[in-house]
Amino acid sequence: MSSYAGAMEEADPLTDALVQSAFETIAVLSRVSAEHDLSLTLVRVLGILRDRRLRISALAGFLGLERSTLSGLVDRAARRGLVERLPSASDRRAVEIALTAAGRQLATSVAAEVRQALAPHTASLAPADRRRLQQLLERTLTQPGTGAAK
Amino acid sequence: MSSYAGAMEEADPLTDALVQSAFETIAVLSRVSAEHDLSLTLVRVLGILRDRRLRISALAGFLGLERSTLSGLVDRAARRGLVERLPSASDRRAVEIALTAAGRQLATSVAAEVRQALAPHTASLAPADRRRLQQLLERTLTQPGTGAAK
DNA sequence: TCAAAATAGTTGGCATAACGAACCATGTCA
DNA sequence: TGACATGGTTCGTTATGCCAACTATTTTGA
Repeated sequence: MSSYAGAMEEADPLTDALVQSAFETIAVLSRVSAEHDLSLTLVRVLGILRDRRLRISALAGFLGLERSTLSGLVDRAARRGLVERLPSASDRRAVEIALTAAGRQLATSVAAEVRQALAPHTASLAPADRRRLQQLLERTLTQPGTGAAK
Repeated sequence: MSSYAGAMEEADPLTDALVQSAFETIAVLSRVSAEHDLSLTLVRVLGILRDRRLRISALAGFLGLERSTLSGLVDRAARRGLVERLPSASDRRAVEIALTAAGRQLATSVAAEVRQALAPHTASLAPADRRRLQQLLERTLTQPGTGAAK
C-alpha cells in the first residue's frame, strides 16, 4: 500500500515553508509588540478594530479566545486609553469596543513598523513575485464566509 | 512629499497576507499540539530534533528563548519519555538533547496531523501553484548562515 | 601554569496570559 | 410570564517564559 501516495505522506515542503514562515512572522510581530509594551494579542485587537467596532464576544471569536480573556484585555487597554467601551444601541448587555484616537494612532504606527520589520524578508522578491506570493497566500487563507461562521 | 511612495507607505497587502497566514497557521499548530497535550513550543522542539541533536543553548537560540526556559521544558519532556539528555563527549558541562523512540514517533504523527490540518488551506491550489508558493515562501525565509549566526 | 573570565546548564522567584466556573443583567421564545 | 439563552465580568488556577543567582566546567592570557 505504499505505492499509493495518499493522506499518509511523509514530509511536505509546502507545509514546512508555511510553518517556518509563520514562526518567523510571529517572532517579528512579537518583537515589535514588545517594543511598544503591547502583547501580541492586544496588537491583533488594535489591528482588527482599525476598520470596525466589535463586541467582546465577536472579538473573542475572531481571536479564538474566551470572552473572559477579552474582557480583561479590553479592560487594560481601556485603562491605557487605547480603546473605549461604547454601550450598544440595540442590546443593553453588550458593549462595542472601539479604538480611541490614541489607539488608532498607535495601531497605525505599529502596522508601519511591522511592515518595515518584515521588509528584509520580502525584499529579495521582485514586485511581480511579491504580488504572486500575496495572491497565492490569500488563496490559502480561510475565506470569510466559509467555515466557522456559525 | 506624499507623492513619493517611500518607506512610510500605508498598507501593504503582502505584509497583511503574511501576517494573516501566520496567525491561521499558528492557530492550527496550537490546536494540534493541544490535542496531544503538548505545548506549541514543545512541538517545535520535537520537530527540530527530528534530524539532529542539539544542546540546550543551541535549542534556545533556535527558538529565541532563554536557556532556563529550555532547561525546564526539556525536563518535563524527559520525564514524559519524549527526549533524553546525553552527556556531550567534548564538554562535560553540556548535554545533548535527543529524541527517544517514543518522541520520534510522536513527532512523526504530529507532523502528519499538522499536514492534514493545513491541507484544507492549501487544497485549493493546483500542484504547480503549491510549488510556486513553497518556493516564494522559502525565498522570504531567513537564510541559514545569513543573520544572527554570530 | 594557573587565576580570571567565559560558557553550559540548573534552580527559584516573579510576571503575565489564558482558561473555566460562577455570577448578574438583559433578551428571546414558547 | 417563566424558562432558557446570551453578553459580559470576576475570581481562582495553571502554564509559559523571564531574570538573577549559582555550580561546574572550559577557555584565555599574563
